[in-house]
Amino acid sequence: MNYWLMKSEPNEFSIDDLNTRPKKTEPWDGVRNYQARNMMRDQMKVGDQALFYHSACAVPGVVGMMKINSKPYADFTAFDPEDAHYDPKSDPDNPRWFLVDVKFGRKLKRVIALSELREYHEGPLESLTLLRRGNRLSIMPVEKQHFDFILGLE
DNA sequence: GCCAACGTTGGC
DNA sequence: GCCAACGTTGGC
Repeated sequence: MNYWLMKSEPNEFSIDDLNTRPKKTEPWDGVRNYQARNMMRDQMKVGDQALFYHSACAVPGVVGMMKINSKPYADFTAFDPEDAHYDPKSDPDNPRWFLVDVKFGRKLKRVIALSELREYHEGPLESLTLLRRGNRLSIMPVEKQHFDFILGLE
């Protein structure tokens, strides 16, 4: 079992959007960063747990929990010229970008804000990738003890 | 809207 | 392979 944190801008796709999908699942499409792609393609397993993080919004932070719900497969949005994430360099016969489906778990009772997580940067969350200076990854691994600690703040 | 930090691109 | 220019991310 692996643990992850996955960022999304809530005005693009939010925890409530995931919760209101008919089967509460959604392809996590549009990732165009090789490190993030590699994690989805090579490391994610069905059943892995992930924190849903809202970025680029009024109160950035962890807002919910979800599970990895599929094996990795080609990110189809890269093949669609009409799509905002179209990438002509991704060939359906040799896809450049991959994704996994995620499934809604639950919404946290409150937002665990980035500012709150920072309070523990010198302590229990010292090595959390999210808090590393200049970090821009949209998908990152979370150690189990950090995962549990963050949920413990709820 | 600003801007720091980082990733990607492409000329050489 | 270097590196300047450019684009993107994302907090504030």
